[in-house]
Amino acid sequence: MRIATWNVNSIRARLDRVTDWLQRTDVDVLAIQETKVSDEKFPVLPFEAIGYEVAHHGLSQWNGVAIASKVGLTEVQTAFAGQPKWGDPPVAEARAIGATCGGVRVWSLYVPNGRTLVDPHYLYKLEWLKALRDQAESWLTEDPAAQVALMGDFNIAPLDEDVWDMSVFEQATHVSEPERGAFAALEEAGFAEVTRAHTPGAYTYWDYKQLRFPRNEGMRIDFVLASPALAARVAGAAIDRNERKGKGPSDHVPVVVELADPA
DNA sequence: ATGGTAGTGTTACTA
Repeated sequence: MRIATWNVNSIRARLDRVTDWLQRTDVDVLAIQETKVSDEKFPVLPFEAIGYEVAHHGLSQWNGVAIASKVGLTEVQTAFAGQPKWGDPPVAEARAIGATCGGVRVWSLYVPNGRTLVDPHYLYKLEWLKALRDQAESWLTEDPAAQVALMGDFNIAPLDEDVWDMSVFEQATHVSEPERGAFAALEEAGFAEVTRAHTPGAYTYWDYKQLRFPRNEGMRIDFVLASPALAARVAGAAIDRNERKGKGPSDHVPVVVELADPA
């Protein structure tokens, strides 16, 4: 089985690219972020036409997360328990959706950006990650053998090598100690990042501006964190850099994980 | 030349 995550930066703008990619790669489960659409406008039919069920959670033109699966899609959950709220009135933004697909509990996650180190969004981001950690830890406490994949755009570059030039990121988000600590806390809760070891030196995101992609000035901010039972099945991973090329790409590319059959 | 792109209840905000 193959699972993947992709921040598409608008599913309507990227529909043909995403469905073409699914057909070409035959990925079984795709966690999608930044669909930028409300539920009623999500293009369900094009996914069904190529054999995928879809669960989507979108409240407005912002955020939006989905899971497309051709190996089953049950127990759909929008937001995780304790997910921090934002705005006035406060709501749990459309940044998390979970579903069980082919025996794996898949979460499509779009972690808040943070904006700047002094923005209220930065504290919201840290609270959001802490709440995710606490919840994810409880899933493993309930069932240590659970197969859980936390996949998505974490908006964190955990290592210096995950950005092209650390001097550009002085006093910037994505690389700060508290953000990296929040990411490490997820790993300490029992979730192993399973893509890095198979994709050394790769980026998953390049800004649209300033010729970042042609210059390969990118960031690794999209990850797959696997529970112990799932991590034991990981047979490989890939980052599909080609999807940043051509006409109308997202600024992120797909991250794919190959899973061996369960023991 | 002090910006630079791309997406979205259009046009101000988000990344």
